[in-house]
Amino acid sequence: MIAFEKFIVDDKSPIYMQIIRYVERGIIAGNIKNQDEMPSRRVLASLLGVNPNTVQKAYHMLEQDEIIESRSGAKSCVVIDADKIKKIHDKLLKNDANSIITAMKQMGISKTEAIELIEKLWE
Amino acid sequence: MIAFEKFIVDDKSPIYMQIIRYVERGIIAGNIKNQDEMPSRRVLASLLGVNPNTVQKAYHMLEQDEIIESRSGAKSCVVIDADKIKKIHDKLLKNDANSIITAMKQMGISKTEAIELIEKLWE
Amino acid sequence: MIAFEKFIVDDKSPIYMQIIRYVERGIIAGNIKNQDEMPSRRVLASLLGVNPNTVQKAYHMLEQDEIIESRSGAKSCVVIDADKIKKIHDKLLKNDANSIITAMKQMGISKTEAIELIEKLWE
Amino acid sequence: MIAFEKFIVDDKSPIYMQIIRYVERGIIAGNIKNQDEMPSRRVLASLLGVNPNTVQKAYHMLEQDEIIESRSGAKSCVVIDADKIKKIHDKLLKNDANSIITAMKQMGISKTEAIELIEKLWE
DNA sequence: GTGGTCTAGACCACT
DNA sequence: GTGGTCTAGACCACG
Repeated sequence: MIAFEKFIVDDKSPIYMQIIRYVERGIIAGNIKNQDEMPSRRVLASLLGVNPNTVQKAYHMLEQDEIIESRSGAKSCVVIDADKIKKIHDKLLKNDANSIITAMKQMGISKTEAIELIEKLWE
Repeated sequence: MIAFEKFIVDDKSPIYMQIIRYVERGIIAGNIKNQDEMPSRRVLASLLGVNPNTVQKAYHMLEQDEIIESRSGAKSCVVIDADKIKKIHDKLLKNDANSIITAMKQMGISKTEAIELIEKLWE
Repeated sequence: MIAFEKFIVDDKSPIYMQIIRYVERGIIAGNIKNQDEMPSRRVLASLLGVNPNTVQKAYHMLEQDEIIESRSGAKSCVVIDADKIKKIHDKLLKNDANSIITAMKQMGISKTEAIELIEKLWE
Repeated sequence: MIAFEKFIVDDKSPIYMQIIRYVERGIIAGNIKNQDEMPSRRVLASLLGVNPNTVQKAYHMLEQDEIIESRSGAKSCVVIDADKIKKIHDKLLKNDANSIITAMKQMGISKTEAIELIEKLWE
């Protein structure tokens, strides 16, 4: 079973999107692999402290993106290949890096300061 | 008059919150100073391509946070001191840096790789 | 053994309720009589092409309504008297007739047209 | 504005489907015409005593069936032509008549008895 | 005011 | 237990 922890740091976007991103990031990190079983709606919902329906929405969209497969009565299952992983990788990295860089620029922070800040807070 | 540009970097959160963050970031950057005049609701709305009501909501919340003050007519004015700036600074930087760091960690990227990535994408 | 056929005419309501109604209608028609043996859950489930749990739920509610009784083993038995039959009769007929009448009225069909329609479609 | 009354007689099917059928029946009856304005989500919801979201779901499906058109900020509007009306007419009549006839048959009621019943209850 | 979306809780059918 | 659906309430953006 996939380990879900260190979750929900971004309280701005809808929860179901955060779940989607979390799964996508886990795939990139290699923690979530092809044929892995996803935790059930209820399990993940109680783990994250949200409603099962919210998890269901995330799973449903992951299914539409052909990242997982759901069957009634059975666990949801990860279905990915190298090609999909690469696409997810590119999408996430582009989004994440760009948004932080734009934020930093808007705050008038230089590249050097940004890097220092990240080094300091990485811990 | 404050310059509003390079807006809408974050399409996830409510627009009125993005406007609030934009103002807060401008304050940290030093582009927005005490006693500066905010653009009118109509002007900013057309500049950002959103509904005046949405700008109104952002201004209203900025008022409640005592960052701007509505004066006679439609003009609003920035009212901040060093203490408020510091608070905003800490809040924003902490949020932004933490969210990027968490994202990177979730993707299994090391600190060194993260810094390299930011250097490369900073342009 | 009670004959179960021509089932699933109403795909809107929960299946277990359709089973209940089916039994109730059979009672009114006189096809299901006091002390008749109900088919076992497994048998009826496979006959209707539904899950045994669904049949189980219908039987359970029929028990609570005191229309059937579970005896030793898996067999259930119909337990009704004239009074219960009358109650069921009134409930069902009122519901069914009213719903068709209301539907017809909403469609602006006159009583005469409605009767003609039923005669034509009765086959 | 379309008049909504004598509603919800069929408590078996989902509410949003009942609303859809109600609108479709009104179209057949000629009470709802092309270019008519639908009541707003909130108005109809409070009229029917249901949640605005339930009405929204019905409207959304009516939109997908190209029976109404919705635009954000504006009222929803009926968009039908003779061809659509005929299709709806055939669908509804077939469903309604068949379901009542099947129910009657299951209850062992003859055609004559069924017609008598309808005549008696029509009032 | 309008419609659109997100979150939530309860229920259903199925393994 | 599993996933799927319906109903509900609050919030958002728009006119």
